Amino acid sequence: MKNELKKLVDRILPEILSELSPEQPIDPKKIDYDVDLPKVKGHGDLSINLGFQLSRMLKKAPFEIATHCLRIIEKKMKVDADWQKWVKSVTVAKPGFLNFKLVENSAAGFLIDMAKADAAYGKSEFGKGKRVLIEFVSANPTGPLTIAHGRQAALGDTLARILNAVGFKADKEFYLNDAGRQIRLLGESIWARFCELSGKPYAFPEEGYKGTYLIDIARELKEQFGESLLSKKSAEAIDTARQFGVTKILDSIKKDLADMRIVFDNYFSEKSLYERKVVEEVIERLRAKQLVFEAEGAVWFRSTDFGDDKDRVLRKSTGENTYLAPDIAYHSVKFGRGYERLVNLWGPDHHGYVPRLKAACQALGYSKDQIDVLIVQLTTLYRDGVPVRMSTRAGEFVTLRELMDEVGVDATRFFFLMRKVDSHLDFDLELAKKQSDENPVYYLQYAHARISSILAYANRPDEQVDDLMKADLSRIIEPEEINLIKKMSEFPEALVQAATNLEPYRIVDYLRELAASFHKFYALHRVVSDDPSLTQARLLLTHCVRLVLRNGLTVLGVSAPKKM
RNA sequence: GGCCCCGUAGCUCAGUUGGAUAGAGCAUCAGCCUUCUAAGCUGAGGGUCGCGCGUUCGAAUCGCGCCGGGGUCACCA
Repeated sequence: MKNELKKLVDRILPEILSELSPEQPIDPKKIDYDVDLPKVKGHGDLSINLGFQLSRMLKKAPFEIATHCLRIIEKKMKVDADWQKWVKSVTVAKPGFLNFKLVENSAAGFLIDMAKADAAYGKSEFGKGKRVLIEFVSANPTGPLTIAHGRQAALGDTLARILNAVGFKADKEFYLNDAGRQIRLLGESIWARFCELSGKPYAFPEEGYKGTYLIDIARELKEQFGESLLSKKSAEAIDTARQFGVTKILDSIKKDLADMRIVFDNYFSEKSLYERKVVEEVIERLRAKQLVFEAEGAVWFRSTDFGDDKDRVLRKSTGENTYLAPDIAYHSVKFGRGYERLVNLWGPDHHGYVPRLKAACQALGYSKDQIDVLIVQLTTLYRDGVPVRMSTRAGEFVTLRELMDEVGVDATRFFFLMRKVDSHLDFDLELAKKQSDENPVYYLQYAHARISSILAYANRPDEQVDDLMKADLSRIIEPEEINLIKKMSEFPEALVQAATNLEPYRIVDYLRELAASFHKFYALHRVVSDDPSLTQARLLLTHCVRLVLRNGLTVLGVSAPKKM
């Protein structure tokens, strides 16, 4: 709808410009004006801010310019069929807006396009097939996923769905920290539990993992390998315990994710970076560029060359790598695999790490614009208005699994997506569970179920819409109906906005508005009536609303129930 | 102390990238079901957009300076 008006205005823009500034020609391409929905009711259907945009250039008051534009437009409207088809009247308002009232059912034609496109409605080629890699969760496989991982998981997965919907080729990747100290500790912890179960004395590692889930894993380990492990050398036994543990824990992580409707395209092993000597290679590449130096017995990366506030250690004086070294290698591999753009979702504790990584990517010859790091802020769970303490101590609410079990997958995903990524999220457990009007998830799902109920009442098989296409669109004239069509026509743009800003919550907001428009329509008008042609037109309308709701919910990974 | 995020209605948050009279939901109060789902709709009250200065025709939005809350500043991962 906005696009249609923009096209019409663009067509007469040169004329406007030459008339306003006859001696100094202005390039129409340089004029950047917006078509918007007026904020104030009674100002028509759409408005443009052309007057303001031109006022600076022409050094004239916005109102004066807008009035001038109006005269030209009115002249055009008398002779141009396209203008007549869309625009009913134009007015100039106070500071300098041009407000357009559209022909009542000019928009109804969109319904046909939507119904035809069906599940594809909303999709676009905006991303031009550009390959994007979204890396998220990336938890150490040392324990169950937490609430924090859950928010990242919901966001990362939904971002991938959004990007793919608008024509990017986005893949989801889980970086598996299966090397290093934490994993070693995991092996030792399991081994300690194993010894405990077997009555063999073994000191529990100081910073080991004390979670009770490791006792279960140790028990399984014992069932599978038996006491024979005890006779092996302890390094070998710990190695077995470690491998066994990682596999078990990773399986349960994958299970949690699958239950949350998330399947990763790839799990990338940190260990493989060492096995394939990529870490060495990358350090050498940086060294060749004079960006690596030795000091105090350690190997450093000169990240200050790229705006970091200090240089960073790649290899400690002990000979061990820091986390940064394999991370640079990993990102080099990501680019090497053909991704033009990388999106990482990290926790707030990593934000200081961003300049380091961007510096590294620039050092390797990539632009810092090719990598986006989204810092996913913390989530606080509330029960009865009181924050739920989250610590690893027994009995306290920590895992994603527990959350999903308590409130369900739909509410879990929805609540995680509801807020902007970089703001703290208050997750009200009672609210998420409530099957009532207070719960925002149900507001959307209810609209979908309501429409399904109407279509069922009208005896309509879901797939069959051919006869609806023949509906008499001139019957659609009510403001609530026009409003619905207007909203629906914005869906493709909402997806593009969400994709370019990497902000899934925009889709949540969009769908809430659409559902609200529908509920308002429903309260005032009947769909199925004894007027066959009106009924048919409104069935087409509601069919389309359901389709957009469903497409939107699909992008969020939330189910669209036909009955509630 | 440096850097990052936040500060908008009693609470939780939007504010379409600088536009018109700052909006939703919850909570409070008052209404609406003999007809397609009341998990819904309509209305009322509720605001110094943390404070100040600046840029602009125009600022919740941009800049600078304060105030307040949270996070982070390792040869940890």
